[in-house]
Amino acid sequence: MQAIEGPPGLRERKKRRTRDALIRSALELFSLKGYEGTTVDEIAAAADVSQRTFFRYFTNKEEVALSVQDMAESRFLAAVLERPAAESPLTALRTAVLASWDGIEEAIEAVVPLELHVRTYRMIQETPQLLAAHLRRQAELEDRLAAEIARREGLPAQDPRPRILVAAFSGVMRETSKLWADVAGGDMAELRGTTAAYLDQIGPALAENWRS
Amino acid sequence: MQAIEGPPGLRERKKRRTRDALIRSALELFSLKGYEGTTVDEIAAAADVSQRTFFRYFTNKEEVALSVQDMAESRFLAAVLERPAAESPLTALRTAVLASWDGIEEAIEAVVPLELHVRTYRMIQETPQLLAAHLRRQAELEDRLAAEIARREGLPAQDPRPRILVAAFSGVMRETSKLWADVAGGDMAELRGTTAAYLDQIGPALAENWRS
DNA sequence: GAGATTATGTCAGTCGCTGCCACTTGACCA
DNA sequence: TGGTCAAGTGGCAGCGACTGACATAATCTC
Repeated sequence: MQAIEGPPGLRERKKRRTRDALIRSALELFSLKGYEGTTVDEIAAAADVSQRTFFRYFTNKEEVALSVQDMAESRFLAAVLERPAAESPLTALRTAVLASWDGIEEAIEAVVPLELHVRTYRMIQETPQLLAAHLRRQAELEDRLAAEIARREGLPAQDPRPRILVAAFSGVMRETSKLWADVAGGDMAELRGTTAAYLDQIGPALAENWRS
Repeated sequence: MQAIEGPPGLRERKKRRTRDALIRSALELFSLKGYEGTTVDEIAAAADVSQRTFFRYFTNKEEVALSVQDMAESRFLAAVLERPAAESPLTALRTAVLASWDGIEEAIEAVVPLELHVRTYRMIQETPQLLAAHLRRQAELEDRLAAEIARREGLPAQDPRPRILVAAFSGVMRETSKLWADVAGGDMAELRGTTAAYLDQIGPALAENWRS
């Protein structure tokens, strides 16, 4: 049972610390010896827990590598859900990404150094297994986004337009994220700029008003 | 050394037979006991080879599950490369998919029963690991498509428009493929219809003429 | 502080996958 | 035609990811 949110007790705080320690150890080892070159045993040892415990916090090795990225995506989804229904779908998505980036650096730094996260992001793109897992999560996110947009616009589930829009939007996001990690070296201001510029390229092209 | 294509000798024919047998055995077992419920040992045994040999034909268990799907994608890519440069990007993609579907049922039947392929496709969507691998391959395909379109249109590599277009196009393809497997039960005529209809939804919306 | 919960460690075992080496089989040529 | 070379195959040993079962230790609750 869960009381409606008390101050977290010792147990919860300890769990959080262990989890963060596992993430930090994992990302550091990954960036040092590569993803495949790092064993779960090593990660667990570095965080001072048993291998079995690692698998109680993360269902598999991929998950720990994607955990920070995951947080960023949760923020984005949450931001989308908060957008007023009056905004057009594309505007809502655009505003939501930008909003979800406010204070994200601090949120990341609370777990791992920002630079480590950037290196991890690059590693994800280069490691087939991780890229695959990452794309699957993205696809799940796209599903939820499309469903939310269909809901907002009052469209039946079969209407393909939300999915097409979300696909185009996600395509932009994937590109700009890659540029952010590879070219910009993790600079958020530059990411905002590139994203806005790239989104402007679909804006006019996809801006059919579905309601008129 | 490879002579420029002689008639395949006994050795080649035997390899082909083994490979096809492995695919058939694998897909049948998958559809019977599920992907994770099937071991590579079982697949190898069913095809009458050793486990070691299985891994000489497929780098991993995923690959055999995606092998037929892979063939379809190769056909599509080849069809795109054959499109005349005069066609607009979206038209080229559209014509290429439809063209790549001519005779595809026969090509599939040469390896496995069509119905088994449809069931496999459904399984891919439902099995996280397979979906992930599938999406990664799709992403690779998208990269190549975008590069080809950029080349055709004489655009610099940074221009995001080819990628956005390809992302939207692929979004449509993913949707219609799912419908094909789930709703249409593998009927190609229906797939063509749905695809055309869905593509019409982005056609006008994305039909900026990049050259004018 | 006793007793119920929950987190952790240990251990044994399965499965995917790889390197290594010995053996067989089809290809090619004198 | 027979012999040599290259390529395909099997068996085995071993690593690493992951899981179930059980015992132990740490918090929580009253």
